[in-house]
Amino acid sequence: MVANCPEQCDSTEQVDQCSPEFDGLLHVGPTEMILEMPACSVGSHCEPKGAELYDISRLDRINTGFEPKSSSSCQASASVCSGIPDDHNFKESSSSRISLASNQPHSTLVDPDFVENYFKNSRLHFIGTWRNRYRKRFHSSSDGFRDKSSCLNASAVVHKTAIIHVDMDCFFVAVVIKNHPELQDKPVAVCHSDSPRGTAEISSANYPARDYGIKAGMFVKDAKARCPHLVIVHYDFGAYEKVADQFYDILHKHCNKVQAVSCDEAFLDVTNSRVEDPQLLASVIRKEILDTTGCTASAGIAENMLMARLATKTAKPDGQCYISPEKVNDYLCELPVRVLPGIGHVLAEKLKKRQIETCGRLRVISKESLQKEFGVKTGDMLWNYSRGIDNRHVGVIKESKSIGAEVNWGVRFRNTNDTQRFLTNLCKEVSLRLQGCGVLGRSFTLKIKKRRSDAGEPIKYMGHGDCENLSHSITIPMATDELDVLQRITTKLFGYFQIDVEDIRGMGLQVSKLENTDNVHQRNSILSWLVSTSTKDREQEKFTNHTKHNDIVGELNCEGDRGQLCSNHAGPSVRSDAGLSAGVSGSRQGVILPPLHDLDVGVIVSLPPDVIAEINDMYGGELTSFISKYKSDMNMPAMSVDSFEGVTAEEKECHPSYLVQSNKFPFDIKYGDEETPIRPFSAPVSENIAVMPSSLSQVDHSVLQQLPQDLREDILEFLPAHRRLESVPDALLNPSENQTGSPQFVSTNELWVGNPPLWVDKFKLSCCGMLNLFAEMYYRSGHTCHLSSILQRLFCEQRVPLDVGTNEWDDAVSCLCELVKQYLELKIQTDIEEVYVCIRLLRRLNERSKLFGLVCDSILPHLQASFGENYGGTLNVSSVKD
DNA sequence: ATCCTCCCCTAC
DNA sequence: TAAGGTAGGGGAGGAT
Ligand SMILES: Nc1ccn([C@H]2C[C@H](O)[C@@H](COP(=O)(O)OP(=O)(O)OP(=O)(O)O)O2)c(=O)n1
Ligand SMILES: [Mg+2]
Ligand SMILES: [Mg+2]
Repeated sequence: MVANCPEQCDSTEQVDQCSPEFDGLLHVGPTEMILEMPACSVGSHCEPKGAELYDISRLDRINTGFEPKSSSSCQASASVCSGIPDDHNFKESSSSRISLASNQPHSTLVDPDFVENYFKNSRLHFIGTWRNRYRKRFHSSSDGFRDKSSCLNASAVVHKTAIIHVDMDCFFVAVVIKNHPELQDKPVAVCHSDSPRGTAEISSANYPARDYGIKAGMFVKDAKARCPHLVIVHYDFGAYEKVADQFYDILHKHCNKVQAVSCDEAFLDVTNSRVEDPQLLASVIRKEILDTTGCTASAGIAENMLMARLATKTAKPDGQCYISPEKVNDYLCELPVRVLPGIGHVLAEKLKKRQIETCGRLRVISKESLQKEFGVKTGDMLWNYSRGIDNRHVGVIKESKSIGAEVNWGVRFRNTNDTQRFLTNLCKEVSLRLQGCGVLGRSFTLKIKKRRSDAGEPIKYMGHGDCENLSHSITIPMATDELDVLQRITTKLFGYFQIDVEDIRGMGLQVSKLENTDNVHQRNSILSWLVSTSTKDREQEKFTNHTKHNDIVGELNCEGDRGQLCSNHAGPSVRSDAGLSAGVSGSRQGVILPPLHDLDVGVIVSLPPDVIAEINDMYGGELTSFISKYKSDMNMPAMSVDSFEGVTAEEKECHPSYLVQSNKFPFDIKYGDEETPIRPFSAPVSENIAVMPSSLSQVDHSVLQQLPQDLREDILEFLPAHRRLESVPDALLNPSENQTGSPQFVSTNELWVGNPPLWVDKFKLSCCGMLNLFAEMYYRSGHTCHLSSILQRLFCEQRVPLDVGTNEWDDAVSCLCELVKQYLELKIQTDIEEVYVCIRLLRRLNERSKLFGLVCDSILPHLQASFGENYGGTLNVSSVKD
């Protein structure tokens, strides 16, 4: 039927066997299938050509861990290499890096670079991260299918869908032994250990080994028990990567609809292929894979992805199989349900309990019944799959929704130093992966495997054994990929766990709510919030009119609004309804420094030398002399914001300071009543939220006096640098004195009166203080900014977690801390001193919030009193079996 | 209904 | 001795 492939494969002969006869179900075995292969082609021309071939780490920082040297490391233990002649070039990359000195040489207790070394040697890490490397390597070519090239003969006939599924045979073994013909017929497996008592896992076993019942995932001791002469070979991740690349190069060459499944497996939609016969195409592809890689692949051909995948199983090893539509029913009838993709041991077990072990039996159950029992989608899947129905389409890999790293092996800790070091390394890994993928994340989940109280040392060496799975998560307002932010977050999250570190058997950090790095500055920077009045008004409308806020995100910020942000005449910091037109000038690139004479020398000189130096640089070195001049004059510049000098009446009337002064400041906001208090951050978004005291100077002194000594000292430390607060220290230092020389605006805001528990005050101080500082900062920055609109953004976009179960204090601080970070990124030098003060205060407060886990004991009762036993809602406990 | 969050399950 | 990761699908249950 098929004589020749059109192109380079004229040696292909497998033809006849491939015709869809024989009841439409064809299994072409190796002997029939394989063409005469020059003996040398298996062994000779696919040698690793050099180290650079292994350097997959350059593709992407994701692959930390598969660098050339380690990737093919054949470790020192001679016995492990038993199957391989010593003089063979295979061991050129051998290196012995393992110290056998210690008690537990492969635990977090001993190795400071444990995470890195672990990932270098983890097969699951390799296959788990492969997809991202593929994404990167074939990004341009797989970015949507190009139909034109695939439809060369589409004008003629509308073909029936034809799917090919290709999968390499015993991939990890095949790649390693491809140059060792003497091993081809022996039972061979890839494993870290060759010990007959070892608990290392078999990664892949070749087909001779499978005859002994050896399977991937099995302990090597069990494999050896079944087959004592089983040959164990080492991993060679660099070689796997290289063969996978060759594999996909070939697939892409023959088909433009390729869906990668894994490093050794893909679906092809060959409906519109130039090659009319999918079976011929499959054989051509398989031959080319063998010629190029020296490894065999099997293929399944069918009308849909499900049947193609099942056909591959039948085809293996080194064969191909076509399942015609007529044969689908017969094929499935006796097929164990467990074989269907998507049915794992849990689902299979549930079905078995209902006497359902084959697809034929499954078909008897009604769809409704299946959906009721297993859920709508799963029920649908079971019903369809048992009939060979699969409506999925071959498609490109979608952009990733989450990125994470975890280690559940070799994890043993003695103290929090150990855990901190480990978490830092985990953060490093995750940060690099985020950067490698060009994304930032907003949601972070820390997972911990905790040894069950009744579980002893695991059977598996350095394994996790029987564990509870615990997790906490948090969402921050500003997406990040930065190591230090990640560390703060993980430290905080870790604090939520109440756990004896010695019980920890594994930890992982997962990041979701990913945003593209390229788009983030446009979308999320503070700059983007300082949009022109007209845009802002439009958005305000949206916020009030829409109940679904998320829709708005994408529409924010026309490019035209950017770069027209800054105003030298500030509008009010706090007023949600002000329709002030902002004079606008300046842009992110061209930040205009305030004139030297606008700087408050009193503030400047109170800054640390390095910051002064920095500002001095900004002014081309003129600042120093300016300061000297002022010092000699002994006349401080009088330009105070609060004096409202040189400010238009309109602006003045909007300024919070003025509003307070003239008793127009709406202090009467209430956060619920006494019986049902509403926390500030969970209060409904309204103007009131923005109506806070306009600066820390409004804080009621009696409240300040209540604060713990160390917190007061912190505040004191910052006060001198802030003009508005210059008069406060006296009151703080002399709490008994009445408030002469008190700040300009002493609040009667009820938020600050009364005598609530101390932690509440700290919380309020941090929230209100930060908001106030922000209001002030914006005012001084010369930007028009409606604080309420910022807050609305934060709340409406749900960038601040409002759920009970997260610590509001932490949330407020981390939220605002991120804001300040963004603010700093803008490098608005106008207000560097305020920013500096904010940063330091935030940092201190944030450090406190990190302590949450430690002070948990004192706070928890309050939280529980407020929120009931549900507090800790983010603490999720579930179980995992060994 | 449709969303979101916190899990478990699955595949390689 | 030994490297039990990774990411998407989807169910349960609550909020809207
Ligand atoms: N539990 C597992 C499953 C797979 N793998 C690795 C080794 C395999 O070689 C590779 C590909 O997985 P396959 O399921 O395709 O298995 P093989 O290619 O080894 O065998 P087969 O011929 O059945 O495809 O992934 C692994 O390390 N551990
Ligand atoms: Mg395979
Ligand atoms: Mg596979």
